[in-house]
Amino acid sequence: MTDDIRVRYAPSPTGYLHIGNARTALFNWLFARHYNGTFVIRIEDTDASRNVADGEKSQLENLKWLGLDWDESPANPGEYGPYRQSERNADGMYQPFIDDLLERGLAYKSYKTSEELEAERAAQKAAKQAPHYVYEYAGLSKEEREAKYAEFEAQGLKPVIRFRVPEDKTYEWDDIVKGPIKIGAKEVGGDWVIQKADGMPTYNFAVVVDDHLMKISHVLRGDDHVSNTPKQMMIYEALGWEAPKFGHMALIINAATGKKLSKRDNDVLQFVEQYRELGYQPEAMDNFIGLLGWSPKGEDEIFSLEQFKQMFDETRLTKANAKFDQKKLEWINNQWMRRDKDRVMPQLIQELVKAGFVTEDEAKEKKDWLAQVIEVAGVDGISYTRQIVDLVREPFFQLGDINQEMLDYLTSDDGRKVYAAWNKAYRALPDDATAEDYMAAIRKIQNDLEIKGRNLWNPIRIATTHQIQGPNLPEMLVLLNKQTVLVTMDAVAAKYLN
RNA sequence: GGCCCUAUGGUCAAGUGGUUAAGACGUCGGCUUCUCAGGCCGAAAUCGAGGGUUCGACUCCCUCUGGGGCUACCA
Repeated sequence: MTDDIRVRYAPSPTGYLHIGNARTALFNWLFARHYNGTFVIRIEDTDASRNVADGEKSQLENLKWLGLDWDESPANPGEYGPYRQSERNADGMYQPFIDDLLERGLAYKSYKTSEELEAERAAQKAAKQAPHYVYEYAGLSKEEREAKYAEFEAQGLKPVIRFRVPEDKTYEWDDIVKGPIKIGAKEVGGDWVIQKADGMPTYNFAVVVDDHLMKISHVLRGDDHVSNTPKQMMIYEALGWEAPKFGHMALIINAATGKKLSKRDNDVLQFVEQYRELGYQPEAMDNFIGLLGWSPKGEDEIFSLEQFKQMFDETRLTKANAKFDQKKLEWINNQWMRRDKDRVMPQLIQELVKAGFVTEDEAKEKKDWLAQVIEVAGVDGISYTRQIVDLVREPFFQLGDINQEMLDYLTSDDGRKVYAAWNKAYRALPDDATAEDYMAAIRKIQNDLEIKGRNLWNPIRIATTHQIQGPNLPEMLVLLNKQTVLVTMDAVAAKYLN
């Protein structure tokens, strides 16, 4: 393939960037970049009632966050602007084609009300027929039809423009991912609307005009568009244009519902923004999304955007739907966090500021100590940065309660002996004792008292941290302030060991 | 209901007539001088079912079944 490849990502600004949208954007981007093509962003905002104020801005911001860039968009138009359909319509870019189809009798004005339409469909359903639009001017001459138009207009009715579907035809294409697909024109449900009563073109019409005018060469989109493809091909044919190559990617399925991931599903985090807030890394999102419905040749699983770009091969897109596996996303993010600790550490510290454990100033002053706390607490086990908060809370910023199980360890005969020995040993150690020093002290108690295992460790752990489990104790002790720990120990003794 | 797509383990998947049916997530078990985490090692699939074709089918064909999508003056 050569450099006249032009692909596009064409979102509706009806909400934030969804995992499914992000995947469509990612694969189009990969397609463009792999083949040195052009990546275009076009905003499909023909349904004013569904547009969300910050939708467009948020989508683009999140795309950027994912590391995707583009060559043409509303903000940096190429030579085929404008890049918003509402603006293209205002500029009258669709009307000439609609007039042309009207003129040639390939489209017509329809004045049926939505009530009539609904009744018609209901009747067809009741009769076990597929809902199907019935042409209302059958057998009428052009003049007779025009007379009808005038009649409806006189009643104050506003028309939609419907495309006259050539029902005897069959549309077929060689799908980039699915192979040959063939659909009869009579399956599209009859003459469909290309221009709404408010003058806006419908999606299936606008997309054809825009893709053609913008010289789009390949259209990679979701499976759910397969049934739109014959409609769009009819328009290409009627206007005498060559259609782009289509590729329909399998959908992402919500594992809980078994249905295609939808914005309304509340049981799964599915907006890129949400992951971003929890501290997922953009590389991890790309990595996960890039492996959802596509697979590389080898056995590796961790890839950067750059690697995906090099390896990209549209013939390796999978045909079957894929369930969204949050656990795998978490694992991938963990891998990316570990891969670039230096970059993630400031993010982790920020989480502690947000949690109110330290102020911004303290975060700066105690940067190294915080980094050690985070490391010792077990940063290697978390899935996203937000999780560090719960990991370090106790005992570094807050002590928990001592429960009955802990009390049992502490107040047993062994527990009392261990506490007494530890109390003495700990006080004797210098303030800058190392983990090895603490370990040696504990080992000495083990030998002296001949107590080992939980009965040895738990009383010490509980007396110093109020925890019965947690990270490596000697390493924690190094990071805890000795005076504070002494206060903790004295309080425990006073309350439980008298 | 109609049309279209699809089918390898709980999940993502490699595999294009002859393989010990990759790998990853998750799960389970073992080891890692206290626990948790992490790390290391290991375990688990008669390739949806039934018919063909073939010396031989996960791989090709048919039927069935399951799953998904679409069926708007939404995109």
